[in-house]
Amino acid sequence: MSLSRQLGSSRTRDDGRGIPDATVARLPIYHRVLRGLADDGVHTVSSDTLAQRCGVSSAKLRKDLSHLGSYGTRGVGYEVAFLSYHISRELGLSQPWGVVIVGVGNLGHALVSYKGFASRGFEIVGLLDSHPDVIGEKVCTGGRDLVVQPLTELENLVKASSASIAVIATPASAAQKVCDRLVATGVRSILNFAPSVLTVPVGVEVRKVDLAVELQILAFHEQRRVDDLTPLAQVMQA
Amino acid sequence: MSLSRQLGSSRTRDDGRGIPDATVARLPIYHRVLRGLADDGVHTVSSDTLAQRCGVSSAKLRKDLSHLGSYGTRGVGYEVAFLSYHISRELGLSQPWGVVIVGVGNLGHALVSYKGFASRGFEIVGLLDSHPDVIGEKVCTGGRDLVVQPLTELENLVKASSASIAVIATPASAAQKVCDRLVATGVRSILNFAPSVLTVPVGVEVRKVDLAVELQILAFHEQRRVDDLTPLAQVMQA
DNA sequence: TAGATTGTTAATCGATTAACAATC
DNA sequence: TAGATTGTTAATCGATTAACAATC
Repeated sequence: MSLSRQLGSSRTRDDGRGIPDATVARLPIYHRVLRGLADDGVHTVSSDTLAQRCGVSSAKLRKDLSHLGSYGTRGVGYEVAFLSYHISRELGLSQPWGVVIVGVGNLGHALVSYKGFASRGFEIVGLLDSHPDVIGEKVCTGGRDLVVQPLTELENLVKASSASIAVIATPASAAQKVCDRLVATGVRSILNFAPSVLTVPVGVEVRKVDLAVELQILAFHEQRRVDDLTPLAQVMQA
Repeated sequence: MSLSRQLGSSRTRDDGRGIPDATVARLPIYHRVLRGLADDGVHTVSSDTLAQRCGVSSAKLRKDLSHLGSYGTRGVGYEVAFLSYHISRELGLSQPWGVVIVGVGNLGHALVSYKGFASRGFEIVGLLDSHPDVIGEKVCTGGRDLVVQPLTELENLVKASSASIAVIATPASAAQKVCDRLVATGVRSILNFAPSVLTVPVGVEVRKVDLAVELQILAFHEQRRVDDLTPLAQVMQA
């Protein structure tokens, strides 16, 4: 570590090895808030102010940013546009990524209509479903219109569009099979909305969004609160 | 710790203080998989098998479960129904929780149609929106039908239904204001789908689901992979 | 008893935090 | 120079992991 820092500092980036996962997970937040500041005409921001807007401590923010390089000015703060650019570069947002959505039910429709795709360099390049009622439907996305293709076209579509990210929004029963086909076709980044545990080979990155899990975590804390507010039962027991 | 374990072991639960956050976040997965096993008629399962189905290591699983108590049998494994019950009890799923959804756009509709609510003891007790086109719309949920109420009814509806969990599915611009009103009305568990950083008083639990963040994390790893596959540039540089 | 599997221990790893030296 | 704020250090905390004693 101290070694790799001594030689070849041609790159300001980290210490050659990775940026911590926890940091990567927060970079998109920093980026979004910085964009908001830029829109408001703010040119410079301190770690204190930025951290507050992002809902983290300033120590954490500075530590996170230190992994990317040294993009601030002591005594002054960070130049909004400059920092924003470097974060987006680090996240890989300076190049466009093609996204395929598999499963165009209620959730799939909601995803298609989501404005946040295009503004961050993501482009929906394909929609797939197996249900006859949905196949052929013309759906209006950020850019151009797309027609929902039959699921049998998965391989062709992924290859033709050279999509690199896939979103699985199918029922749980179909998720693993869809996942296998995506992986076989070369997709290595998958966002899974189906409530299933996907099995993938090493090297494939799966992220999962699970409404039921989130609600259950909230329920746990809610119950904890109720328990804490009713020490009566415990007192009476003793 | 060793002290609290010595006295009063009337409760098998943990050491009196909390279950680790990381563990709580995995309990819903264990629970879902256990339910699946029960449906398949499986009565007993080992930590090895269960862990594999949940996509975690068996060491992690056993450690997690050890925080709830000692519900397995050495040399045998876990009784599916028994363990499932204890997890659901721990998560607070043995009692029903009322959920209010604020914002009934594409995403809101997708949430309403989500089957996973009722099956886990969550009941949608109210829908709110500020858009005239949506207000008054009759929406079919798991149980009975609901009519979308105007946003002005937020306080009345939350109180009348005694909802304890709120889902914010509004645009970012409205999220903080909605959140403030929810908190003022007594809601302390919020699931936020809006891409904003919500500010809440201590004691209020906010969980955030952010599509853009998930995609950007995937993009980061995707780019990393591309970089790693092109060491050409680095070789040529040297 | 022999084989299997849990629950727990102790070591390791990664993330957070507070404090401060460096420096604008 | 004086005030402000970064980038880094070192301590702390929490989570993961492997190994194994306890025990069915």
